[in-house]
Amino acid sequence: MSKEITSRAEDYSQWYNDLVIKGQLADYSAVRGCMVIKPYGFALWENMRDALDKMFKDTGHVNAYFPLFIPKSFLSKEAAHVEGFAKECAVVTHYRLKNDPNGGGIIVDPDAKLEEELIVRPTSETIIWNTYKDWIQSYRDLPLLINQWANVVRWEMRTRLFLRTAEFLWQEGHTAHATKEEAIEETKKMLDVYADFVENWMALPVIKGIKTESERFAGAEDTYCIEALMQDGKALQAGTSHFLGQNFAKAFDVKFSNKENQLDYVWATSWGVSTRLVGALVMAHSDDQGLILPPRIAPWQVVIVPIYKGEEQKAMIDVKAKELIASLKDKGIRVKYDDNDNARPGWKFAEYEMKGVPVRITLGARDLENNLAEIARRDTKEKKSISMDGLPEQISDLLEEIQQNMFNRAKHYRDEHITPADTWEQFEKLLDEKTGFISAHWDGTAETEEAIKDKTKATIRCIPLANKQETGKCILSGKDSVQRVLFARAY
RNA sequence: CGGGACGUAGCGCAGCCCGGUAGCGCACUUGCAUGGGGUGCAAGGGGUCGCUAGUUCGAAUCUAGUCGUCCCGACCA
Repeated sequence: MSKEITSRAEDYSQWYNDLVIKGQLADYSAVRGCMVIKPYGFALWENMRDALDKMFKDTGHVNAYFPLFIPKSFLSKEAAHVEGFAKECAVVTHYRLKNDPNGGGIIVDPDAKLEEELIVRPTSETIIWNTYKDWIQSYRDLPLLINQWANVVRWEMRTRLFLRTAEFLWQEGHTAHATKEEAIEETKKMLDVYADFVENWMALPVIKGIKTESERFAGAEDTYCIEALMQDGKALQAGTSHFLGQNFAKAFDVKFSNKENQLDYVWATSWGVSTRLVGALVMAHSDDQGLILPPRIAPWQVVIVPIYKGEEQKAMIDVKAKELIASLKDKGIRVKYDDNDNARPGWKFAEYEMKGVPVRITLGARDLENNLAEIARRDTKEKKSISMDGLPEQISDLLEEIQQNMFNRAKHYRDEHITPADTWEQFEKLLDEKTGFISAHWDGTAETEEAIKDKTKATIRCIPLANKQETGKCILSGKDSVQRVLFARAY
């Protein structure tokens, strides 16, 4: 059939692309490196966004919006920051087009050159801190807890749907605090919010940790992260939260008067997750038949497929289906009734499996006679007929069970793929054959980290929070080490 | 930016080597049957073969250039 999916075993990358395209999440666009997020994919993102947005509000944050364009001079105010992003910035140089006098269509008007070029934001620290300077005078103005939902552009060489596109959607939180301790607390709090969201809504277990210097966000003192494991054994950074110290406050001269009326620079954090999470979701849970979406964020939690011969049966099933839909909606369940007569039931079964709808209810004339409905769950592919009495309650429970099962399954896989290595031979063998996270000693130097990356393509994903302190010898250099860190090949 | 592959109907592809005015599957339209795992039969509609130039009586096919996309690397969330 036209909708066949490449199997994971055959070609994992192609499998992923097939799921995104054939599951109707997104499409390639006419613009290199940019994708179109289709309605089904966007509905998924909206559910994720809404859940996160509520969590941000519940922790005292408010939303605002800052400009897409950033004056070039702003970006260069923080040295490490500009160095981190300079290589991948889109630059606006002109503000007008005109008809080509030589008849070549539309051209950029050379007379409309901007005095100062504008950078399309790769992230908004600079424009935001330039603004905060005017908003903050006193400790009474702090903390400032602002988030924005926005698009950003990073001109990537190589792109992949959702995982790495030139333009992507995200949220970026930017907070200002009176003390270092409070800023660090905020950084960790938001990391907890991310972990909570990804684990409880996306059913994807994560490891909370801190990045090494070379993996740290450009301009940060410390970068905290949550790392998830995909089914091919590669790690994926699912979210980051940065303690920015006073770096941006100093670069943009943001000072406040404390209670003792002394001037000091404010302390900052920033944190973000992006549409990349959609990619993580796809790669972590799905199978060779298509997507498997966790109920809490699935656009449709239940699909009802009627099976009938002729208008008479259809009318009877419609009546029963409408009752069922009403009672499911009463329970807050997102349900779709697919009574489209152009597609056969078998086609619909395959289609909704492709799209990862957690539960399918099949309703036929035979079922009606026996007061039954056939329910099929996407995560285990189990099918059974159950009584229509009390069905909404059972569906509600089933959705919760699926959510749990998906998390447990992913966690089991993840836990099975954290393996200690004590020799270099073992380290390389595990990376190639078992994959996943390798827990190994590291001497703490960027040189060794780089050397390991060159040899194996594996990077240090993070130093887990509350990591066990344990003396040992570095896996590569053999020098003294005080703790194990997590290595993996990563997206 | 290096390596590989590909641009022919909405999608997936064949045709190209050996030049003669385009075909298959899916999708679409109409009808009938069918309907509990990607339905069957019949009849239809749709393409300046990525673009530009050249060779030729004649180019999807040969030559040169150009644009674009995907895959694998280096870089990155």
